[in-house]
Amino acid sequence: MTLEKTYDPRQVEPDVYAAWEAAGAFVARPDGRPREKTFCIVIPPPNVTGALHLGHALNNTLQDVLVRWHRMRGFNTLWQPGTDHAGIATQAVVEKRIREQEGLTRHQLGATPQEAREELVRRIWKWKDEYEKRILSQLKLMGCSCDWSRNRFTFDEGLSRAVRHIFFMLFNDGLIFRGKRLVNWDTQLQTAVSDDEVYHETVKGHFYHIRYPVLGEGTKGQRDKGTEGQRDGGAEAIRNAGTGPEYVVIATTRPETMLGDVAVAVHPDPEGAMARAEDRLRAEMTGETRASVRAELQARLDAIAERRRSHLPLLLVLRDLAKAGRKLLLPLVGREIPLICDEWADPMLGTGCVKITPAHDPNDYEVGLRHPLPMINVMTPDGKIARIVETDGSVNEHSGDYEGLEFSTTGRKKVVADLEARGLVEKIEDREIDLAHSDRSKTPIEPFLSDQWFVRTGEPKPRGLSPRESAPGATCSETLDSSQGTGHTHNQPHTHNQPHTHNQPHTHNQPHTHTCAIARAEARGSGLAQAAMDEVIEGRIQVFPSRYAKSYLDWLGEKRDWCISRQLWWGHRINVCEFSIPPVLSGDQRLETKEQKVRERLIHCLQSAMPESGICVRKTDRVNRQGQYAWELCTEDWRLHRWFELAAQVLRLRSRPIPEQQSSDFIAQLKAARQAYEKEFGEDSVKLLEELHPDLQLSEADSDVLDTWFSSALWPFSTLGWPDGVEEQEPNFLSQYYPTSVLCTSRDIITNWVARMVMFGLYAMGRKPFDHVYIHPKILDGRGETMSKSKGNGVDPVDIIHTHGADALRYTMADMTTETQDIRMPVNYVCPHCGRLTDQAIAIRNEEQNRKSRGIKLERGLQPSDVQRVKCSHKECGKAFATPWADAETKEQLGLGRETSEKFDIGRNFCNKLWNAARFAFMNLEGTRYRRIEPSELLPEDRWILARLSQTCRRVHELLSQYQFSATVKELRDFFWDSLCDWYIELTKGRMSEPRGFSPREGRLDAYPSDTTDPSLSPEHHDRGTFARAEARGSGAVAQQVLAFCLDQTLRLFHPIIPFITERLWRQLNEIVPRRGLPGLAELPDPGLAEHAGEGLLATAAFPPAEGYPALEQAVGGAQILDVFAQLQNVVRAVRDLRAACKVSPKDRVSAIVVLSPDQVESFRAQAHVVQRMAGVGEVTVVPEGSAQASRPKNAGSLRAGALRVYVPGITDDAAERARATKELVDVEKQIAGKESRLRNEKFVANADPELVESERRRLAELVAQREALKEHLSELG
RNA sequence: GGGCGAUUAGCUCAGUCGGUUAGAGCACCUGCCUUACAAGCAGGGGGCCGCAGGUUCGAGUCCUGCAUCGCCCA
Repeated sequence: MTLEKTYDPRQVEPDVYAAWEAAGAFVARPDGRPREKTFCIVIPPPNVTGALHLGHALNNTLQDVLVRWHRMRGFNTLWQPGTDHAGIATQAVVEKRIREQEGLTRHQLGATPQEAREELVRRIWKWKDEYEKRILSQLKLMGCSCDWSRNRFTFDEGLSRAVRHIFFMLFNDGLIFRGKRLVNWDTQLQTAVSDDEVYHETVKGHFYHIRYPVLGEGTKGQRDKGTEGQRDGGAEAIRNAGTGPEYVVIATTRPETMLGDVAVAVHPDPEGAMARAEDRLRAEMTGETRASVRAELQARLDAIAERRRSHLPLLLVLRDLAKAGRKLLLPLVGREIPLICDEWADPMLGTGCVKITPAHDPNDYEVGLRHPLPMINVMTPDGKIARIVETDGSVNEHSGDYEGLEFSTTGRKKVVADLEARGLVEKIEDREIDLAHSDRSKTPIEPFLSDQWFVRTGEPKPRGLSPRESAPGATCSETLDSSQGTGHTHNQPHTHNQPHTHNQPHTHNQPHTHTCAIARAEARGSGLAQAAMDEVIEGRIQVFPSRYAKSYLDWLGEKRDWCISRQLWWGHRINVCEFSIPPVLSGDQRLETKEQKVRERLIHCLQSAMPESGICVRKTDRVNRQGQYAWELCTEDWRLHRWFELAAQVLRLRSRPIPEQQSSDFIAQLKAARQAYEKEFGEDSVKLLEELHPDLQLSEADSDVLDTWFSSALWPFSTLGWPDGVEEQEPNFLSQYYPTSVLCTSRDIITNWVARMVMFGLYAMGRKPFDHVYIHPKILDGRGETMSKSKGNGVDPVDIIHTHGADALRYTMADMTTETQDIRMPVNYVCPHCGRLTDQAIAIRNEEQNRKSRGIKLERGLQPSDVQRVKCSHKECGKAFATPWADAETKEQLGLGRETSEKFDIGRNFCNKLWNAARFAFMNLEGTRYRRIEPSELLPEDRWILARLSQTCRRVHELLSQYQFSATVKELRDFFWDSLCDWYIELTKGRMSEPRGFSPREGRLDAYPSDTTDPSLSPEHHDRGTFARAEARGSGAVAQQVLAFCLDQTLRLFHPIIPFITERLWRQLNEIVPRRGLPGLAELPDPGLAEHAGEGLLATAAFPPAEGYPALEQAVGGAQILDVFAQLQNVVRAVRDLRAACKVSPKDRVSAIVVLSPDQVESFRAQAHVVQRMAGVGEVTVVPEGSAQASRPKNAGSLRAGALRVYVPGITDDAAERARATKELVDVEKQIAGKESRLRNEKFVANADPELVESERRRLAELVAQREALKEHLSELG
């Protein structure tokens, strides 16, 4: 089997991957191996929105390097794969496609809302199947060694069960609550989106100055609703205002939100605020020397002074009015609102007064909480003006004028027009506005007050609710938060833990034990967030690079409650329903008792229907029209909503008036409802249902789903089988692999994901989810922008695999992964006409200029996806072609220019080098023996390469342990390319081919038994001044054995980075040299003996040891041989330099005279063949200094390498030699000057490390000698 | 506004404890189809280490300020 001259990954990769899979090389099995010998990574699940790009390629390459490395080290290794359902992102993509292709909204997908929802979800599943397949295939093409038999999806049944289970636990522990919050609302998708799904853009807008009339004293509570006078500003009110201002002018960029205003704020101490601002500026001024900065500071001071004159008097008056409790009349809606003092009103901005709209602005929301103010929502979920409900529950009668108008467009127009008509608009200025947009729908975000679910992270769970203490069976906790409204204030709920009296079977006893972490946090009076912080602070979780720990801690330190609800259809449905206790009981003396009785019956009935499930019930602070409190009911059973639906039907029928109940129609209906119920929930349960109070109101409270991060926060244990897996006999997947070893991810999800995994890991498992967090760089395009699908600058790794191969992709990725930098990856288009590359960044810049010159205005720069056609940048070609973002027609017409990057040439070139080095080795290794080699048989180059190898093994372990991927690659490359190829293999060529023209395949070894011990054959025996024949008998065999060993080790060391090519070459090496190693010095397991499953595969072979080969190193003279060889290399380089400078043809042999101290003469003779072979020298004469031969012959070039002097006779190009030597002299003199000045410095001599001073002196002496020699040489050259 | 990071050769980036003449790959120049590899080999040119101060015998490295760029959080 011969190898092709050029490595072709496409011929190799599919077979190799198939072999790994066939051997089950990646399959993990718990075997009880201890933690120190277990390694597990859970993949950060790629979302199924789209295919992977190079960012994922990097992420997964690095994981695979770690995984393969540990697998080869004999760890029980699991790389757990899977994908993420990515709620909003995936739903948005699928909805968009349906809109584009069918012109339908999601609501139009079915006759009923339920059907529409089911249809959308069905279509998203289809999309998921398609993209999951694509993603998994991408990962396999990259060579990822995941255990595919364990592939999971955050929305599959097992993981959904984990989600319901932890939700129930949290709910039961009082850590989940519902409340009104201001959220980022996407009016198109009609859902809340999280902060990280929002981006900001500056747009042109206006600053509207609006007058709000001041009401007179004593008008409090005398609102005369709806008179024209008040709507117009209240002439009467103004008269009543007496001496004060008639209006307060506020400035706003969003006038339509005024409908929801509940106050106007003025700063409590405007004068003080101004004075403080002045003080700050003056402080900056002192010490500032630059005139331009001083001028700017002065200008700002002047502005404040001006503002003092223009605004301060009025602000002081308003402040006093506010303190006196005066009110304003909100125009258009006629609401009376207070003037309040709050520091949010910046006296330096606008008019100094600010309208407060808590339901539609985050800052105002805070003000609203501080004072506290009512919150009036004036927007519908689809972004229209709502019917306005005042705080007393009445509908505002003027709101009809605006209801149904688009909130920020037509609504704004009408509001402004109406205000203008009433003379209440003072002025309108142009202004740039920072506007938040939804990343998912690209539409502006509206702050929106709505009911949401939260996980409490900042407080300990209520005392007495720990699962440890709760009785088995259903628990029933009443949680009644007496604080008004929002739940934001975190008033500790008054909680009673009342273990339910029914002793029901409960198959899922809480499997988790809340061990140390949560307990510690509780003891400190903190909560989930604090526990997660402590893991990092106290070093139980290590972050690499360590600086990223800060963003983790900073974010968790805010301990914000986590909003987990999303108003979507694609996600884990929140398993909570609501009911209220029948009104017949209200007012009853024994209300409490009866409430409890109804509740108990309900729970009993539910438990009969869902015997496998825990049930938790609690009272909320929400009251319905009849004055009943709503109760929330949470189970682990996914059929909860269905139960409510069916049970409610039965109850509804039974609560009908008696005459109706006697009709046959009614009886049939009731029978049908009962049957439907019984079919799903059983006979026993239907009997219990009969006993329920007929007026119990069951409502399906919530159609919300959970935030995707809620399920991905469980990933490290839900994928390992939690919660059911804990009950399996140990060792099981959870016991073997949790906590996992390292999480590899990019820094942008440290907060969203990493922090939440730690919180949930601690909560559910009682232990951290991973030991290490490794944060890798991000891939940026040629313009420094993050790669993303939406920008169109993401490159498909499969494209790179197609052009360069998977190993080239991986090698390059690992090579680029340094500790601190993001990776800049200039992207090119491949011209379909000439095959040359065009830089994407330049093409886009050209297109921008092109559009500008055509008078097209660009608000922002173009993105790659904005560009459909590009011209080849090579003049000879210059033809236009289509980009991957062009439509099909353009692609057809112009030809498609695929994306790639020249960066990957590095990896491709490397693989080709490795391929060819192995090819060369295979041609020379046939018949290699496995025998004990005496150290005396080893030539200097053998010793050197073996010492280098051992050193490399050690360094690779050190570097990989620290996640130093780039340094690892560099270390390995240096060993393989610079040492093994450029020196060792070059040097062995002679030994392999000689002696006497035997071809390697013709049994040379039989002719020259390699186990000879004849001392005359060892190189040391040669004492001739010239060393023309280093290749003694047996030397070739030694070289073979050493080379085979080095190749073996190289392949093992490189395998985690470039698995395909190394696996392929390994197979060949096993055929040609089945037994490798240096007996007694470096033993290797016989590859014929299976080390693992996957017999004979490199993927499961042993990785070279972390400590290298100490015995071998000692035998070859370790550090010393490295020094000796380095000197030798300097001699060779010097001669090569001289040959090149003097234009000596490569074919011409020259001779060399090496002059050195007498004690080194002998040892150098044993190395002289290195100079011969590597510098193209025919004859080397080694002479001691001071001997007759030590003077320079005529026409000889003169060189120095350390303490050695080398003469190369026969250099005839005097001019070239003079130029070369002069340059060398200048260089030497520069160094001498530096050393001399340093050594003249007494402080240096006194303070610096004595060893350093000594080495500087030694080096100076050498340099001076070199200078003298060069001067002499130059003077002789004339 | 707060935090983190970056700025080193034409390009992309290393540079760990402050210590020899600041390195690598790509690109460039010169010479080589040398018994594996031209995707290669040998040699070479190319640096105000962003700017300004400071600490130190000595600063790319430590400190302060500034400028520019990126990211995260508000």
